[in-house]
Amino acid sequence: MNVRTLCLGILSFSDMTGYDIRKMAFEGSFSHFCEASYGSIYPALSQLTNEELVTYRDEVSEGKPARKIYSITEKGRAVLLHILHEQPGPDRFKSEFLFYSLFYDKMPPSQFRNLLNKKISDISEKLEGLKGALDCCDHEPSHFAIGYGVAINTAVLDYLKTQVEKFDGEAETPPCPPKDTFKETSHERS
Amino acid sequence: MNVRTLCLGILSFSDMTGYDIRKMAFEGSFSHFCEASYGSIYPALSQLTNEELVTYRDEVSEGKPARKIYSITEKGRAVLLHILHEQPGPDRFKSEFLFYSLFYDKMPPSQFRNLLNKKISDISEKLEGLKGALDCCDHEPSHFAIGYGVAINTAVLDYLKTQVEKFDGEAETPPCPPKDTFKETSHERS
DNA sequence: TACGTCATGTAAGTCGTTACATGATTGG
DNA sequence: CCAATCATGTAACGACTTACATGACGTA
Repeated sequence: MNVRTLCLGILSFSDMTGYDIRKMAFEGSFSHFCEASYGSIYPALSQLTNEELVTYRDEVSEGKPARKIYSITEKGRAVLLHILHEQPGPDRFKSEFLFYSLFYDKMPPSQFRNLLNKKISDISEKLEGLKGALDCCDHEPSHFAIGYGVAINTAVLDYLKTQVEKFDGEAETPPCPPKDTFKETSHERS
Repeated sequence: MNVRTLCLGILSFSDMTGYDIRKMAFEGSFSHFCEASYGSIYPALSQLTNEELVTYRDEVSEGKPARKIYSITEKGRAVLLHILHEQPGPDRFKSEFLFYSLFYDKMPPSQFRNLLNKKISDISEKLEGLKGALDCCDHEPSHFAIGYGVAINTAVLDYLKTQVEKFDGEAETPPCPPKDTFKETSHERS
């Protein structure tokens, strides 16, 4: 799905700025199955505006940058519904990590173990995020989509944890301290 | 990872034509974590040849199209090893299906149930393929990578199967015969 | 004062897909 | 004979990313 459709979909939930859309598609609860950067979002929004699928109102408040708050139009909703009627394209999963793993027998053992550990902590972190989103989400369809992400990441984490044991036996485990390096959240809001 | 690196990696396992590489990256045991089409593979191979990371020999045998069989060079292996030393980029998962699912409450119930059923049969098929590859594979790293795919797809399948029940209760299930509709090998013509 | 966040946007460039062009062979 | 498979390649196009340009405000 292209960025135009993505914007249309996100705006169908609530009015938003381009900045906000990028956040949702990059860090928010959409981010586990899509991505978009400013360079694609802003042009997409202009185009959608030209086609009258969205409109915007300028908001100029004191002490804040001027912002354009986009809303989907009726026409936009109709187009979105129409798009949803087509068959969705196939899911795509791209993993540089898995590509690397094909050559683990050609790397020093510690190198691959580090990759595994890094992966495990990345997935753990992502999984925590998804689980958090799952709890504080009452929109059923989002629940479904986030649950899907939770299912995948849980499975991957389990798989990696069973696999890492196989490699831990092979030699000593020297350089893998990044475990709690990112976990620094002890002072959430002081 | 770009197509150049992908070709280099695949050729590190065995000599192959561009056609074969595309098959591996599209249908073979690489296809669950990468993709590449002719339009990117052939230019990549030319480029790699210019850089002397691969070479090819022409094979002109009776009754077959002429083909270029590519081999990785020593220099190519060195470059590959060097690339593997860098941190792999993050995995990316793109799902149009999940995007669609966010709007299931805005579709007719049968539409989403069809999507679910389609998804379930697609994943089942893919899972069978992966499991088959897992059994007849003695290369350990490939085993790891395929096992990863099996883990993901098993989890997704389980998730979808539990979810589909929730939607099955809501209305009767009329149009989902596409099981063997694609399998149509018989062509009745005059 | 300097950095981080909010906020919008453009231009250049990368990367890859789709569709096309070509042609031989095999099997039903 | 027709379709599928094997086989190579190019050109046009599309989609997105990166980096840049701009600027105001809050806070440490």
